[in-house]
Amino acid sequence: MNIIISNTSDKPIYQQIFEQVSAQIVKGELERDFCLPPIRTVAKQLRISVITVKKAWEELEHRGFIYTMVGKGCFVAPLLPGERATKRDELVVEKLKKDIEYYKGLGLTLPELIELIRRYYGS
Amino acid sequence: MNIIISNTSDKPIYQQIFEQVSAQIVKGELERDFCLPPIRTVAKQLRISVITVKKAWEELEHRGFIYTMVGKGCFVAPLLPGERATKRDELVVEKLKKDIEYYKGLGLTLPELIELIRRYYGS
Amino acid sequence: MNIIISNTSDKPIYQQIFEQVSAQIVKGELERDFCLPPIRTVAKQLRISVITVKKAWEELEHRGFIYTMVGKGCFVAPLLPGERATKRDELVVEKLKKDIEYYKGLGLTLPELIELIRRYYGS
Amino acid sequence: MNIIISNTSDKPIYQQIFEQVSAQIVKGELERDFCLPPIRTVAKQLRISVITVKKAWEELEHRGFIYTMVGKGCFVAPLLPGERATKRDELVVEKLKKDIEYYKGLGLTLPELIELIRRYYGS
DNA sequence: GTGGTCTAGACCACC
DNA sequence: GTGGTCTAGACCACG
Repeated sequence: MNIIISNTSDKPIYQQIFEQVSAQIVKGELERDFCLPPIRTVAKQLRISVITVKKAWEELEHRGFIYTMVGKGCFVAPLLPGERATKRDELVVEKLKKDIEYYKGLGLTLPELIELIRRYYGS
Repeated sequence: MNIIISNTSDKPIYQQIFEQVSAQIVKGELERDFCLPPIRTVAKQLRISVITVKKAWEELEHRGFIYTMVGKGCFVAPLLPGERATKRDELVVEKLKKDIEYYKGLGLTLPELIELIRRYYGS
Repeated sequence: MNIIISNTSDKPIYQQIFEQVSAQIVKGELERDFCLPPIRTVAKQLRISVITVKKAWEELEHRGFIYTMVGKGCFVAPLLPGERATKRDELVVEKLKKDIEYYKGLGLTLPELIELIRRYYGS
Repeated sequence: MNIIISNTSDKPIYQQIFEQVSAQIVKGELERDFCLPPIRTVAKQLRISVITVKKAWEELEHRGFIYTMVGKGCFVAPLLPGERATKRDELVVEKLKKDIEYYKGLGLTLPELIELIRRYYGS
């Protein structure tokens, strides 16, 4: 499990963690029932507060990416490949709708938008 | 000039105002040297504080969308059509880079992303 | 008598007028007892409020550049060439002290400052 | 970090703060990543409103002198020595152009101006 | 009338 | 604890 924190980003740290861990789950990089490291360990490694890690874990559980067994730890939820794709699309579409609204609001046409995305998507 | 405030949005009010007014300027809906309504008037109409409007106006001036004449009011900056497009692209690209980063992080390929955008762009 | 107003300047209009008229007086471009045009005339020509012109005239009188004869108009004060130079230096030194304080505060050495002035003084 | 407020100055308080703190940064007196005191603390010490301090901090961040980590504090931006000089010159030239315009308007020649500066620059 | 500045005090998100 | 946002209300400079 890999997490990289950016202190200069405008995103809250707990959200950065949520996004990276959930991404690894929907991509299948973390197998079902994989035991996440204890929050205190994660906090130490990332040099952040335990509370911040807790908040990210809570969000992950709330969205169904992990489940908690009290006293034992947190584990990756068992998702079928199809469910994984569904969850990913949930995340994507939720954000995509807002984004498109913004770009349309600025008068950007569909071809213009796609052109810009091709340019900045990179590799 | 149209401004609609959403109190349920997670975006701060002043930013909602900034986005909507700047959008109308780059789209050419507000002509150069058009005199914006006094901040007190806008505040009353939107039922928000004068200071919140002022913060939006400040950001607009700061980004070069409007200019202020103390005692007279605030006016739409004179932008050449080319400058308008440039400013629009500034706003778009600034956000687009972050968005793409997010979608790539979720393992979305370029074709998948474009496909989803086509679907949700709508009319 | 020449006055040019800049609406984009951050200086108040009345101060722009004061600076330009006082400059013409200390440079001897306006002779002693020259009758300034009525404030209403100036206001019309510059397309500004009478009140603004009045404020500039008051400041000029306060600083001894002009004198008022009620019902007749405002006139350039009689200044000997030496007095003109003195008044000019008053204006210059008053501002210069503050400016130098600022530049010194930024750690600018005297040679650096002179070098920059040579560069930007232009013609 | 030292800040001295003058209530008799015609400059707004937030600008006085901005000038003094930015000066200390470009002079290298505040090291990169130095944590500025909390705005509430500064406000108490200077006996001014939190908001006034915040406005100064915002301007500092906006001009790239500091960066903010929400919940942690505000920190001096990491500037290379060359960047520090560049930023200083930005501040200097911005003001210098206006000043020179003023002195030229009063008929002051370049040698006269330099002579006066030498006299008043002091130590 | 306009915008510019400042105040005191509040609630929130984040850590 | 930190900064981020918003409020109501005041006084000033400018026109």
